[in-house]
Order: sequence, then structure tokens, then C-alpha cells
Amino acid sequence: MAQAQASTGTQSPLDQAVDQVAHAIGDIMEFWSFKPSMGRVWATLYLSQTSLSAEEICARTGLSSGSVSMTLNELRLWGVVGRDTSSGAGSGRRKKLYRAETDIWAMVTRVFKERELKQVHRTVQALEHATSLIEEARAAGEDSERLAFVSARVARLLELARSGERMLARLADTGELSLGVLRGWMGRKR
Amino acid sequence: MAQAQASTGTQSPLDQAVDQVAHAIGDIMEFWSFKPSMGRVWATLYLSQTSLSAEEICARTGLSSGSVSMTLNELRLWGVVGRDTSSGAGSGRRKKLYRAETDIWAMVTRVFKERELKQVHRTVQALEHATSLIEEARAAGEDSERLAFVSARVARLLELARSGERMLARLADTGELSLGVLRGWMGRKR
DNA sequence: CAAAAACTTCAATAGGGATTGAAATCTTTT
DNA sequence: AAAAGATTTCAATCCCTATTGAAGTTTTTG
Repeated sequence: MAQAQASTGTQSPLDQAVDQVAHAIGDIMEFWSFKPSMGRVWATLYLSQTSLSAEEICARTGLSSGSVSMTLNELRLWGVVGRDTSSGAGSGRRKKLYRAETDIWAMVTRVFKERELKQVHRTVQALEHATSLIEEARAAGEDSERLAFVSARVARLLELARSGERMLARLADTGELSLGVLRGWMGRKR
Repeated sequence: MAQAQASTGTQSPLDQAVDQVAHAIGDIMEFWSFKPSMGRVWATLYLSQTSLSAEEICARTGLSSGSVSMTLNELRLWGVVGRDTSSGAGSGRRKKLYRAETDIWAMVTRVFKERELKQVHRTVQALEHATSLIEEARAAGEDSERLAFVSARVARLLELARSGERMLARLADTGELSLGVLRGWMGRKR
């Protein structure tokens, strides 16, 4: 029902299919905190035999030219879209042409490295900072039961966050992940 | 600077530490598309020796009572917060008391199963539907090069999504994950 | 080198979801 | 069983981010 398709009312089943895939990819990208437009644009390119101009992409996705321009650049930044430097086939004016990168493995890796890892690392840093505040309190002579408790739990969180960080890093470049370590380690410890 | 702390202006280093951790957990939860308040509330409980009433949690997080109530229920739904049914120690009126669950492994597993898996499955379904639209086009006699191309690529996406689904499922209950399969498989195939 | 086309940028808008706060409901106490 | 207290619910609000669209810039073409 809610089809923001640019073209005229009715489309062929094939067009519908393409549109649906674009939306599906948009949705999952959004779920992973990317802009939905990134998913839509990438999918549109991925399902096109030929490389497309920004204008074409506008037409097919129904997004504004501004949005397409920004989205395209972002996608290029992520390395999932490339430019096609074919000077040839000059029918219309000279436009830049884009195509989807197809090495999905590289994409996933990249995303893990740059996004998940970065966020987890931020958390590690925050926890480290909290730890130093706790040390400060201890240094200032505080010696309550509460301090001991909080200190222990923050230490535990920090340990966990660091493990997570290591695991993601490993996953990102070896493609192997075992939560076994974590599992045993967190186990039934309170 | 931006400390939405309920209590009075200045806090002890220990309080600051607790507050920071709560915010850090809130941030990473938000990054994973949960409500930040869930992280804040959970962390507040996790760093408290004693179980807390909703009122206490309001005071410590600065969130509204309504928000705390809803957040608490959601957290309980996720199984990461439990109620403490101690009838004892009656100083004030009888309030429900909450404590943080500490089995982080269980939490992670749960989240994977219920959230990531569900979303990936939605994608699989969407792609399956698109596939059936393509079949429809083919059945209707369409036989373009474009159809063949789109069909192949959608099939590829579907294969990928299904692999992802299987892997997540496996990860969720064995804790083991190898992207090796995927890697080799996606490899340099175009 | 001027005009046209393509592309980028950015302030304004739209849209969605988290949070509030107060009314409604349910629970406990006297 | 009434009053006080605690909890839940939900419409209104707030906040944040994605998208727009038009103005500005760069590139291409005659």
C-alpha cells in the first residue's frame, strides 16, 4: 500500500519485485541504524544491469536529488558503491555513473570494523573513566561497602566490554567467533 | 555538562561514576536500537547493592515515573530485570522491588534470538515474496535479459539472507559462529 | 568564455519514536 | 470499605534524524 514509487501508478511484476527488494534492504539497513535511503539506493544499483546516473536513481527510488547525492557519497565512503568511468556511449549529457559493489563480505567486515567496534570502544572508554573516578573516591579515603560493590561491578562490565571488543576485532578480520570464552567466563559468576 | 541527574547539583565521585556508567550503558543500548532508558535503568539496578523501588529509580535516573514503569516492564519482558519478593524490612509502604539479572550471557542470547533473528527473517520473507513476483513475470511469458539478471541477483540476496539467518540461529544457541562459510561462498563470485 | 547541465550543500521541514505527566486503575493499610 | 499509596496507561509533547528543495558551485559543452 505504501509504495513511494516515482514512476506511474502500475508497474510490471518485475518492477514491483525490484521495488520490494529495495524496500526490504532499506528496512534492514535502518534496523542496523543506517539511513534507509542507503539500502534503497544500493539495492537499486545492485539490481540494475547497467550503471546508473544519479538522475536515474532519483527516478527509480523516488528520492530527491539532494538525498541521492548525499546517499551516494556516503555509500561510496563505505566502499559499497563505486563510480563507473565509462566515457563512452554518449547519448545524453555527461553524467557520473554508479554501480553497486558486490563483495558483500568486504561490506560486512567494513561495517563491523568501523561501526560496532567504534561504539564498543567508546563504551570501554566510558567505563575506564568511571573506574578512574572510583579510584579517586578510594584515594580520597572513602571505604564504604557500597564503594567496594560498585567498584567490583564496574570492573566486571569493563572486563565484559573489553572481551566484546576483542571478539569483534577478531571476527572482523578472521571471520571466526566463539562466544564460548565469554559464556564460560560470565557463567554463573554473580 | 549534560547530566540529567535528579539529585542536587554536586555528587560524590562515586555517584558520578555510577551516573556515567548508566549513561554509557544507555548509549550502547541506544546504538543497538533499544531505548536508552532501558540501559540507564538496568545499569542503575546493576550497580545497586540492594533492590530498588520504582520511586528510587526515578530519583536516581531522573526519568519520569511513567517512563520508569514502562521501562521496567520491558526489561522484565526481556528477562534482564527481576522482581524481589521480599516482604520483609517494612519501613515505608509496600512497594515492588526490582533487581538486575546478572547472567549477561542469557541476555545476549535472548536479544539475538528475538530481535536480530526476527528482523533477518522478515528480510528473508520479503525476498521470498519478491522471488515469487519474479516467477510470476516469468510465467507471464516475460523473458528479457533484465529478468534473468534481476532474478539471479535476488536469488543471491536470498541465499545470503538465509545463510545469515542460519548463522544467527546457530550462534544464539551454540555460541559458535564461523563466517568462513559465507566468506568462501560469497568470495569472488559476481 | 558564456550558457547549460550536473552535482553538492544546507537551512527548513517532516516524521517517528522516546519521554512526560496526569488521570485511571489496582493494591495495601487502617 | 474508605483512604492513601503505588502502579499503569496513554494522549500530548519533545527531540532527533532523515529527507527535501532550492540556492550555490562545479563541470561540461558549444
